Formats: sequence, structure tokens, C-alpha cells
Amino acid sequence: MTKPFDAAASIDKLLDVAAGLFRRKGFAATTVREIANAAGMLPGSLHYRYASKEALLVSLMERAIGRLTESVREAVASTRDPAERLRLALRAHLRVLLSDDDAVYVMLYDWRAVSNDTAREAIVRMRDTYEAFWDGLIYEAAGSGQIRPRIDLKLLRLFGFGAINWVAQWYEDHAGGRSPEQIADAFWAFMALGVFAEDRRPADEDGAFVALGGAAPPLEPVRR
Amino acid sequence: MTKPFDAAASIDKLLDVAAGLFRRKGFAATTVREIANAAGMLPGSLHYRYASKEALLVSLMERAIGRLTESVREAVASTRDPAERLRLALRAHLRVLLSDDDAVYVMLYDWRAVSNDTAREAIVRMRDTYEAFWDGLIYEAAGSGQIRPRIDLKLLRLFGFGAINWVAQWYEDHAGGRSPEQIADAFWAFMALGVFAEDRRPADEDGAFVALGGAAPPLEPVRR
Amino acid sequence: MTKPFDAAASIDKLLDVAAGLFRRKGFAATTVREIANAAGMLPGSLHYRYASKEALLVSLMERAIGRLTESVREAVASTRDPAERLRLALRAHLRVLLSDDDAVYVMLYDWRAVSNDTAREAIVRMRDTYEAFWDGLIYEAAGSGQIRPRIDLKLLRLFGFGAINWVAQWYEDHAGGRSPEQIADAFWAFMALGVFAEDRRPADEDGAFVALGGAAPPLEPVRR
Amino acid sequence: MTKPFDAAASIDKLLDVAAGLFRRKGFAATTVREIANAAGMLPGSLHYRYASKEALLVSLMERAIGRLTESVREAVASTRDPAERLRLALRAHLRVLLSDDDAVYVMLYDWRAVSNDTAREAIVRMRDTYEAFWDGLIYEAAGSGQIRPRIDLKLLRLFGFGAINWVAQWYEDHAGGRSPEQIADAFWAFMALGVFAEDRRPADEDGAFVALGGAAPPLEPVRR
DNA sequence: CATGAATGAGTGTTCATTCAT
DNA sequence: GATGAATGAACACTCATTCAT
Repeated sequence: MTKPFDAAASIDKLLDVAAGLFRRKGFAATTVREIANAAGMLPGSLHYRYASKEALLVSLMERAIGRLTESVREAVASTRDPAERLRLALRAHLRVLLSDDDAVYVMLYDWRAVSNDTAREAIVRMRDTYEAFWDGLIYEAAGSGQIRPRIDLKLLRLFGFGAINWVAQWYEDHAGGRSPEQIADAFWAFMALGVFAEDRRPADEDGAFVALGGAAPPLEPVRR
Repeated sequence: MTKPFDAAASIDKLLDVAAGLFRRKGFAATTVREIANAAGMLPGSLHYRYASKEALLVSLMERAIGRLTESVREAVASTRDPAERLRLALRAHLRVLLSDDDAVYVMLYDWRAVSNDTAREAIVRMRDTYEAFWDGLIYEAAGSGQIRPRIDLKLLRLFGFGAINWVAQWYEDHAGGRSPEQIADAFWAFMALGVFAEDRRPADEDGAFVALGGAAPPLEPVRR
Repeated sequence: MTKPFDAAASIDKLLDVAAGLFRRKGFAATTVREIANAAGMLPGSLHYRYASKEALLVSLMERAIGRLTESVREAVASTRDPAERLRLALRAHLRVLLSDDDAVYVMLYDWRAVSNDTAREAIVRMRDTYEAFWDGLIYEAAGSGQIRPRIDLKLLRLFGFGAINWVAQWYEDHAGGRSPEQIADAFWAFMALGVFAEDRRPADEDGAFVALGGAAPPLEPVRR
Repeated sequence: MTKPFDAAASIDKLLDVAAGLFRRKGFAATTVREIANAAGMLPGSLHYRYASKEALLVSLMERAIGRLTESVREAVASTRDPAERLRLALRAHLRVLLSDDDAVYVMLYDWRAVSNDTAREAIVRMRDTYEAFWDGLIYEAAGSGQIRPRIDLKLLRLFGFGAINWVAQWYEDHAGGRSPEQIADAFWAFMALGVFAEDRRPADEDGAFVALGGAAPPLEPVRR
């Protein structure tokens, strides 16, 4: 009864300390010995569980994306209002990103370290799934008329992810005591006015917006 | 007469190829030999110019911040209108970030690699100066009444930097042919309505917001 | 009733797969895990039977020498003619060497891997016994006048062993469909004319022989 | 003037000590540190010259085959008599095999350690060339009628190589003071009578064909 | 002034062996 | 008795840096 738990706990601990080290020093600059020591084991024991340092990183990222997905799915389940779902998703994403688990940070910022092609593909696929889920949320809101017409939904997601994911870069030093939820809501407030159609905007708002000018370039199929 | 020029060119080349390699593989995963080879020299010659690999990185970052500062300063010089200065600064920042020079990217994303404390401080100081310049632009706009009251200006900058700096993560694959300037203006469009006071907004609410093309593009399943 | 049998079979299987791996990759380059896996067990189980990898090797070699000795003894039992006994022994030796059991090959060619002194001695003793048996066969033939006088009997054995043991190096690629027995007889034919006294040579043969000088050295019991 | 010499000498020393260690312990059981230490350098310095332990082995083998080829070619150059050329080649081959340079031994007996396919091919090609040279010598002798008709020339070479190459296994312990040349001539004596046509054999059956000289060396107690 | 051969501390990883179960 | 998770010493190899030239 204790055995499976211990093994799982031991692996979780390993991933936790690895995430912390990777976040602080970067993947390449962190040694297997450091990770093992911090987890209270020896390098050989670490390799008993993970064939390579990179396999550990991949496992880390998979866990990160799993937690992210789970957390966001759970958050949006409480309401069917598309805009509210978006807001709650934003909160959940940021909450996980800023949590004690550094794995999401590592996934976002130590991307290049995954050199193995199949591993890279596996992670890209998971990220794509996650992003597709967000696109779904946004598309829902757009479909129900809660987003201004002619908004480029893809750019909306890309800018949003940037602003939110970047929070991890400054939260520790500049949050000023704000909680992840407060940060998320503040961002929501910035975006909302520009993004949502009239009836979804605060009452005191009316006004037009900014023309990029000229014709918009066609949105071509995404290749990588 | 040619010698000093060559030396400077050689150093520039060194920083260029180093920036490219650091961006692609990360600082820690790039070897001095790779950099030297790519620059057509030998490791010993590289160390003749830079005491250490890290010193080269610092030099790289200093150059990056210098170019960023210079470019943004130059861009805002053409007008005295605070909002327009902000928009032009945004364009300039993004233009440099997405330029052939990978140094800005490296500065933003290979931050943790600078372990030397004094070097780290030096760079932090330069970054702070750059950010203070942005804060100045924003305060200017706020002071002249072009930004809604009650907007948290610091959060505004942090979110904005996030969204814009993140563009480097997706530009290559998802820009869809848009120029850095178009991306910057699209972001400007998103933010503007939520950020600016009424009298700075386009008079016509129905005017083309940011038409990135006809109807909202369908959200296609993301393939990578 | 089935248990002891299984255990013995299991050990035989272990030695078989180990012999195959040692032959193909060499002792040092073969891992215990490979052997265990190939035998359908885990490293721990292998060490339950053999204290060390080297102990397994020694056991392997002992089995090899046992089989060799048994096979050769059996082969010579069918006749009392000394020369014929030698020929049959040659056939039997080669047959075992080229059989599916790679243990003899390993014993001959992975000699240096036995580092343990007592184990080494044990094997050397067994090899010496086997070689003494051969010397006995040769001495028999010499004593009965079937070998030319003044032939160095020890050199005869050493050259013969070399030629025959080396067959294992080329048999797979260059046997050209010849059976071990055919190879043995071909070698026999080469040696016979030069080695044996007139009345043992093919009828069309006469001719001189080779003086290795003086009288044939006495064949003393071989000790090592 | 001293530099190139030193570098070459240093490499030669490296190969020499490596050959000695490989011969004594086997390739896989020899560590890079051992080789480096024995050569008076550090592992890093060894890898500066050879990309891998295996590359060193390959280099070793190439040198071995080069020396073998050169030595044998040189030896046969002194006469045009085919049988005599064969005898001299045998002497030369054995002389190199039993020389202080253990590389030939390693090439013959640590064959399986070369895992790299292209390296393996390169060595196989060199070995093939060497063997083809021997076949040439044998065909020459056969063509000039010095070898009995109906002798399988390929088997002749294979048996001969076996007997001669195997000498390396026992020379140290069982040579009894015989020189490589004496061993070669003794082997020649064994083979000659069986292999060569009548007119090439000594006319006088009692004449010392290949007199090893003096009295037969005493068979001393074998130590290992 | 510039080089490139040489270094050695340190890396990720392996693997025979142990031992609690 | 038999297992397989865990170990840790040792491995081949890397690479930023040095220094004689």
C-alpha cells in the first residue's frame, strides 16, 4: 500500500526539484547530479527512472501541460457563458503558471532544449491541443457574438498568451502583492474593452477603435 | 586603416553568429568552438577578444539593448504626440526584436545564463533604463490625458511587453506574411480601445476596427 | 519433479544465451542485463545463480571444456589405431567448436576476461588437462611409429590447434558449404603428408621430411 | 623542428601503450584513463587526438595492417622464387605479429570491438587487401608448379593463417627460446612436405630441410 | 597580435551488484 | 527461493579555458 505511493511521490519530487532547477538555471546549465542531490538520490537512481536528462524534461513538460489542461477545463466547467469561461480560463492558466510548480514555466521558456525529434513532436502536439482548446473558447465567444466582429481571433490568442505567459517573468518582483487572479482580471479588464462587442462592454464605454489600415493579409494555413 | 575596421567587423560577426546560435540552441547548449567555427576562427582567438563565453554574452546583450534604445528613441523623435510616440515605439521595438539580429531575443530569453553578479547587475541596470524610458512614454501619454484614468500604468507596460516580446516566439511560424509593423499596429488596435480615453478614440465606432480581412477567419485546427 | 529439471534447463539456457552474446560482442561488452533479458529473467535472478558475471563466464568455460573433452574422448573410443584416433579427435574438436554452442569459441577467444586468479587457474588447469589429452594422442601415434622421427610433437600440437581453432574465425563466411568434418579432413590431408612416416602416407608419396633437429623431445606430462 | 617529431612520437606512444593494454586486457576492459595515464597524458588530451576510444582502436589497426603489409612486401622483394617468397613472407608476418608492437595481435583478436560500420568496413577492406596479397603469393607458387596439384589454395591460406596467427597465443609461454623466424621455418617445414610437389622437396630425405639448429630445445615446464 | 594544441574538471550515462521484500 | 528497484563507482567523453609559440 505504501509502495506505489512512495514511488509516485519520489517521481513527483524528482520532477518538482528538476522543474525548480531548470527554471532557475535553465535546462542545459543544470546537472543531473544537482537534480539527484536535490531529490535526495544518486545520479544512477535518477537514470533508473528516466533514460536521459532530456527524457526527464519531456516528462516534466507533459505533466505541466496535463496540469494546465486539467486546471483550465475544470475552471470553465462552472459556467456556460463564453466570455466568463474565457475569464475563468485565464485565471486558471495564470494560477498554474505562477504556482509552486515550475514545470509550466520550464515548458514555456526552455523549449529549445528538447532536441529529440519525436519527443519534440509529442510536446508540440500537446501544446497544440491545449492551444486548440483556447481557440475553442475564443471561437465560442466569437460565435455567440461576444467578441467584436472582424477581430482576428488567432492574433487575439497569441497576444493574450504573450501577455499572460510573460507574467511569469515579472510576477515575483513586480506583482506588488496581487494574486494571480487579480493579475488575470486586470489583464481581462484591459482586453475586454477592446475586444468585446458593445453589449459586453462596461456601460460607460462607447467608442471606436483603431484601424490598421489597408487590406488585411490573408491568414494562411500555419506551417512549421 | 583597414585593420581597426576589420577588427570591429570581426567582433560584430562574432556577436552576430553567437546571437544566432544562442537563440537557436540556448546559451548553455552552444559551445565556444561552434561560435568560433561559425565566425571562422578558433577558440583561442575568441578568448583573445572575450575573457569568457559569458563575457561574450554580456557584450551581446549590451549591444542588443543599445540597438533597442537607439532604435526606439529615433522612432519617437518624429512626433511630439504622446500616443503616436507610443505606437511608433512599439513598432520600433518589435522591428528590432524580429530583425536578423537575434541578440534581443537572447537578451529576453536567455536571461538566466548570466551568472556573474556584476555582469547581471550591469544588464539589469540597462534593462531598467530601457523600461524607464517606456514608462516615461506611458506617463507622458497619461499626463496629457490620453490614457484612461485609473489605468495601472505599470501593469500596462508589463502586459504590453509580454504580448510584444512573445511575438518572437510565434512570428516565424504564425505571422502569415504580416510585417513587424503590421503586428505592432494590430496589437495597438487591441489595446487602444481599452486603454485610451474617449477623445483619443476614432470618432466612428463602426469604422474598421482592425480589419485583418473580411469576416473573422475561421479557427482552423492548428497543425504544426 | 519438474522443478529441478526446470532449474537446470534455466541455467543451461542462461549459459547458452550468454555464450552467444559473449561470442558476438565479447565478454566485457556484454551487459548482465542483456544476458538476463535474453534468457527471460532479470539481473537479480541471474545473480541469484552466479555470484558475478565472471563466475558465469567461468562456468561457461568449464562447460565448454567438459563438452570438448567428452566429445573427443567419445570420438577416439571407436578405434585403437593411433593415427585414426587423432583424425577422429580433430573432427570431434572442430565439430564442437563450430556447433551452436558458442562456449568453446568464448573459451578460446575471450580468455583475457577472466581476471580472478583462482578462476583463471581453474580454467588453465582444465585446458591443460585437455591439451595433455591431445599430447597423449600424439605421443601414442609417435610411440607407435606413425609420426616421423624427430618431429617436434609439441610444435605439432600448437600449430594444429592454431589452424583448427582459427577455423571458427572464417567458417561462417568461407566454409563454402563444407561440413566441420570435411574441413577437419582437409586439414588432416595437409598435415598428414608432412607429418607422418612413410607407411602412413598415401601410396604415391615418398619424400623427405623435416628435421626439427636432433631427437624428438620427450613428451612430458604437461603441467602449467 | 622538434614539434612535428614530438607530436608524431606522442601519437606513436599513445598507440603503443594502447596496443599493449588492449592486448593484455581486451579493448572493452581497458579504460581511456588507463591508456592516457600509461601514455603520460590526460583523458582530454587523448580525445583531442582521437574522437573516441574506438577511433583510436581503428587507427591502431590501420597502423598494424600497414606495418604488416610493408614488412611482408619488403621481405619478399629479395627473391623471385615463389616458394622462397612464401617462406620469407611467413617469417615477416610472424616477426611483426610477435614484435613489441601488440597492434597486430589486437587487430586479429579484438576484432568484434569495432562497432562502427564504416570503420569496420575500412578495416575489413585493408585485411582483404592483405589477404589478397597472400593469395597472390600462393597463386604464384601454384602457377609455377611449386604446389601440388589439387591443393585447395584458399584452405591452404586459411589453415596457414590460423596456425601462424595462433602462435601469438602461445609464443610467450611455449616458444622455448625459439625466434619468430625459427617458428616460422618450423611451420614451413611441417607444411612444405605436404604441400609442395616432388621436385620442390629436398632430394635427400635425411637432409636437414629446415634445420632449427642444434639440439631440440628442452620442453620446459609451462608457466602461465 | 593571434593561434591552436593541450588541459582537467566536470558531464551525462552505464551497469554489475545489492538487498528488502 | 526469486525478484526488481535502487545503488554508486566508474565510464567515455566534453568543452571553456590556458599558454607556449
